[in-house]
Amino acid sequence: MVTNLDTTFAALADPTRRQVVELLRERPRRAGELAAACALSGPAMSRHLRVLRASGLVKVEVEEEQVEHDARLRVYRLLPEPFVDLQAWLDQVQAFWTDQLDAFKAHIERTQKGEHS
Amino acid sequence: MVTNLDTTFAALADPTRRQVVELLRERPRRAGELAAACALSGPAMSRHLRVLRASGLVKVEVEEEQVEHDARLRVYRLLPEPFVDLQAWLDQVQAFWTDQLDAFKAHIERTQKGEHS
DNA sequence: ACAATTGTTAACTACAATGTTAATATTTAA
DNA sequence: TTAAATATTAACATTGTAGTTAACAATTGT
Repeated sequence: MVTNLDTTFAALADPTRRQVVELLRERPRRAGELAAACALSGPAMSRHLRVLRASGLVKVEVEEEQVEHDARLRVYRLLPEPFVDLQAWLDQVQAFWTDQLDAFKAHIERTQKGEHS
Repeated sequence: MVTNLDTTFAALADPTRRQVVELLRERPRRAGELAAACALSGPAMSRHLRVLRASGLVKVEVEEEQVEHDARLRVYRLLPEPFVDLQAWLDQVQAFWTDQLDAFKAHIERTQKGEHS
C-alpha cells in the first residue's frame, strides 16, 4: 500500500473527510449512512470516499460475517497505515522542540560554568 | 492564538509548505532563503508563508539578539501549538485501534469461557 | 537625495477541488 | 421481467489554490 504523506494530508485537509474518519472511528459504515450523517448528496460523498480510498485511509468491502449477504451493502472501514505515517512525520517535526530544549540546557550549563568563579 | 485543525491541515496539505516546516525545523530562516531552497519566486513563497502564519504554524520577527539590527531581515520560526493540536487529533483517532483490540480481546475471552468445558 | 536590498501586495492566468443533477451499473425483490 | 434499492460515474458550474510578473513599501548605505 502506497501511503505517501502527500495524499494523506490532502485527504485529511477537507473537513468533511475528517468527519468521515471520525464517524468510521466509531464503527464501519455504508456510503449512504455517511452521506446522510454529513448532510451531503450521494455522489458528493462517493467522491470523498474515493479520495479516502486512494490515500489508503479507508477500505470498502461487502459485509462479511453477516447472515444475509446483500452484495449491495458495502461497508467502509478505517485503515491504520496512513495514520502511523502521519504520526511518524509529526514526531520528526516535534523533535524540533526537544532539540531546542537540549540546546537551551547546554547553553545554560556553559553559561553557568563560565560565570562560576 | 486560534489554531483550529482546519487551517492546520489545509496549510500542511501543500508539499511546499511541509518542506518549509522541515526547513524551519532545523533553524529559523528568512523568506528569501526559503524561496531559494524551494526553487520558488519570492511572491509565491510569500503567500505560502502568509498561509503558514495565518494557521499559527510559524511566526516572523526581526532578527533579535543580533549585533547588526537590520530591520529588513526578518526570520521565520516554527510555533508548537498547531502541532500539539494535530497530535491530539491523531491520538483520538488512533485510539480506535486500541478500542478495537480491546474488543477483540474481550471477544476471545468470552469465546474461550463459553467453549471451556 | 538616490539607488540597492528585502519582502509583500496586486492583477492576472491556469488548473484542481467540490457540489449538483442526470445517467449508468449491480443486486435484490415482486 | 420489471421495478426498487444502493452506489458510482459523467457532465457541468462554481469556487479556491498556486504560480507568474509588475508595482509598491520599508530599510540601509553612498
